[in-house]
Amino acid sequence: MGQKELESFLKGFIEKESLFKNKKALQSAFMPETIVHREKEVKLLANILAPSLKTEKPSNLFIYGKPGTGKTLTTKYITKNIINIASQNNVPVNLLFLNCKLKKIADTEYRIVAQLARDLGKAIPTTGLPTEEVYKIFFEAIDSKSGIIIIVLDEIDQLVKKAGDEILYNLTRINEDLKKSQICLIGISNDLVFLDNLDPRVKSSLSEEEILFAPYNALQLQDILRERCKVSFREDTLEEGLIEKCAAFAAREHGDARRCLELMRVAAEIAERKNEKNVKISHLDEAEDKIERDRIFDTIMSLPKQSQAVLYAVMSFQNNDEYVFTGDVYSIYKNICAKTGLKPLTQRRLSDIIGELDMFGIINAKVISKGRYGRTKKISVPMAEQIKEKIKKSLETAMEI
DNA sequence: AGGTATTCACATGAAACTATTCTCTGAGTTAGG
DNA sequence: TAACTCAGAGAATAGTTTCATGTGAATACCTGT
Repeated sequence: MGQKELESFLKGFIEKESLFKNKKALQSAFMPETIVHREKEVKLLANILAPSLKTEKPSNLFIYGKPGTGKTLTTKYITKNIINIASQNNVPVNLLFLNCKLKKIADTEYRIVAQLARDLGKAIPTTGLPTEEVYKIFFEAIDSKSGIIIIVLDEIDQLVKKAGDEILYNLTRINEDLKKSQICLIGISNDLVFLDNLDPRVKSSLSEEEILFAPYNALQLQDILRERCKVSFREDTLEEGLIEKCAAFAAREHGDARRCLELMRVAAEIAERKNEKNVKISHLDEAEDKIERDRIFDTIMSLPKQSQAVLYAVMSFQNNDEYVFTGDVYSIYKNICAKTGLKPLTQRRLSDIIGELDMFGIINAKVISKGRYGRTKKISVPMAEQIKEKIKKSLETAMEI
């Protein structure tokens, strides 16, 4: 592209009418005015949390449901409203919202408590203090406040998986020692059986109330999507039946609303890039492809080097044959290691890595018996040749071959 | 022909080892009294 | 003297290796016809 051409393209880009009016409405962090199809849950939640407005401690609450069912959104919505009302009426209610999945911020006991204390305005060093000390600071911070403190722990299952349930036990017990204030705990989890693996004491106190968020069905997804699209697109940008199709796609995959919105957004982006005036159903298909491709690409690129090397080995053998066996992969893998200076792992480990790649859905690995010639895994890569080449190239640069 | 035994090439498990990350302790430092 | 920092000890954890055992069916080897 020459200088002139580029200039006119960029100028055109500014002048061009975008399909989007407000792209944010299709992003997962967006907070809509009203929450569609969660009336029952909203009401229930409001009922449970309302006592905080009278400075009475609400029951601890455990919320669970599959991803993309509006758990976080609904909770944020309610708590935000409660805080608003509370401040209007001068009722002391505090909110601490913590997503436990954020690495380096909230995935160990120390970090959680430290982060909570920081949210209350205390300065805590990242390391150096005994955990107990941090608890003490946190406790003092709380005790200096009065009224109700609502603590929301999002993706609480991740936390317990990494750091155990001791924190939860301590947090539920802390109320006994507080004089002026009370803590109300809300745990949000994607994992439906999470509660069962919990210490019974924690379990009973955390789940004084439970709310299950069921997946949306296709019709509900349509409504949600329609609502958001109204905000985010100009009129008449969507082809007839597009919303229905998009909802149907997502409903097929466990009714995940986040997916549904993403699908629509990506489809529209594709349409826009193609300079089309409407988003068409064909764009949806492309979007589904693209999302899946991106997902695979992302997982591959965030894999550890060893796994990448194994994957590369699998893919290099793929050229002529449909499938490879573990032994073949291992010998190629060792060559690759020699070339890149990577320390080769044992075949035992390689076998596990192949299993992991299979779990991720990047490759297919099936155990078969070749009779007299042993037992092994039959490995294939279910990808279009083009994409495979692209991934191979990226892996080569990533591993500096 | 039909049945049994063998054998291959890994799979799968468990325990031991290692490197890394966290947490905690005590020494040293700083600042205020 | 109390509070704060920070390096290093010790504990927890994740990633691997080592050792041991298991596995499904194509083939080799019988056995009796």
